[in-house]
Amino acid sequence: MSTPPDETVAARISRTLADRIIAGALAPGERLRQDHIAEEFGASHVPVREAFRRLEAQGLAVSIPRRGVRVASFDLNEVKEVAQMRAALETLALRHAVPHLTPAILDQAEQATAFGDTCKDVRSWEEANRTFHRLLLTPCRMPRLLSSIADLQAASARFLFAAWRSTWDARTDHDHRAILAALRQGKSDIALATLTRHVLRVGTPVAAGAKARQPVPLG
Amino acid sequence: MSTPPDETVAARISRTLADRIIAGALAPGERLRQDHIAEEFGASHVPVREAFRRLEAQGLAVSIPRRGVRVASFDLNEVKEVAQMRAALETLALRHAVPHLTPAILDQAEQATAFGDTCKDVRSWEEANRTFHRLLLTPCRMPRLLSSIADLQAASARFLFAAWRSTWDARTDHDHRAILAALRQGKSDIALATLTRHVLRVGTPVAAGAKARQPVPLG
DNA sequence: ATGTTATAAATTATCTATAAAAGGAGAACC
DNA sequence: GGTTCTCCTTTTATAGATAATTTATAACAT
Repeated sequence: MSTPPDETVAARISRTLADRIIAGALAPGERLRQDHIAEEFGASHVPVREAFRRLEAQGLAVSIPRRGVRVASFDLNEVKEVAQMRAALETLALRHAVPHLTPAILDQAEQATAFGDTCKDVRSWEEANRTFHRLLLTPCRMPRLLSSIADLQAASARFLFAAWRSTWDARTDHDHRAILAALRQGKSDIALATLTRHVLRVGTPVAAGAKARQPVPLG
Repeated sequence: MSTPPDETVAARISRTLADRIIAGALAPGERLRQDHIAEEFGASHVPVREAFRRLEAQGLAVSIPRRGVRVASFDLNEVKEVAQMRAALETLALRHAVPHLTPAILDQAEQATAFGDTCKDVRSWEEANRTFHRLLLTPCRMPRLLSSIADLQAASARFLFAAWRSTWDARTDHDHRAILAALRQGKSDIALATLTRHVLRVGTPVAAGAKARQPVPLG
């Protein structure tokens, strides 16, 4: 007997399409044709429609009634908007997580940062980065907040991949280390302020000489 | 020829069910059976399933694969969580809206507050309250932020209706007036701080002697 | 000749109807 | 008393029908 998946096919389609949109395999504005997608997944168009509704709610697709659904496009304004929302919500989450943070968690976060510094491609760097944030924020025990943050992080990752499609230099995360240091010293207000600045650093050009004009990764 | 509605039937079903859940006509934990709902709306179950996905994303329903979908239940922790998220996001929105606020908008907000003070039932008071917040926040021009806030306000309204099902005293919104006064004097930092306190005042008993132990409306 | 409107065809989204798979309830059985 | 089997309910998915929109083509006017 084949293991019956705990996941519905609509959920699988939704997840796969989300990954493609975030990775940039599906370009902004591109049409999502339900029959084609249904055929690709060996399903009919009904679960595909359900997947569309979810992508719509995540802000990854836009649907115009009777005219189909397209991959959501984004401009610099939306990048900034998402960054501001992340800053507001992640500081809230961290504030509530602080009392539940253990040295073990901070060590794991440190490892994630160290691993990220060794990454040669954007994709794996982003994963390490996401792990860092997840480790610090999850202990806040606010499921709805964490779910919203996850959606915003997905949008951030999309922008990140779009900006760094080809070029990528390994970078050291000074912000991450500053946040960890502040938390270890019990200076949570400094950690919160650093996290805010860290997340807001989006779409802004790199400061000094080196590789100016290039967007900075989305913390 | 009947006017073809701009709205899809899935959207209509979703909106109607959301209204019922918020109003408390559908109790927390109650099962949502797609065939029954489909029959009621004179539709088939496919658009009903799409509506479910949207309610799920809004946090108004929870779906367990192969075991159906139920109205989301909530406890005091979630009430507080939503309040904190609202406080974080509404202050962000107001901060960006301030430069675009006009005296005309503030007057409209004042009228909405005055109208709310005359309301005899929770339902219409909540609508006036929502109008107040919408007027002040919409000019921030951050669509994604506003959409998130709208979802959180819906959740807030649900808690409000659940708490004040029967009893309701007309109340005057001192917070609203304080916010408007601060905005008129250009003291936006005071307006922001007041808005935060205002929104956080959720599920907390009324302070002084009068009607203690009763929850306070969700600003 | 160019641009515009009208009409026809094809493509696509949306919904209904129907079939299949899974879960839950209750009776029969060990 | 607990387990298993069967039936019924409900969710899930498929196939087909309907409606709307876009694209293409042709006629007409400028």
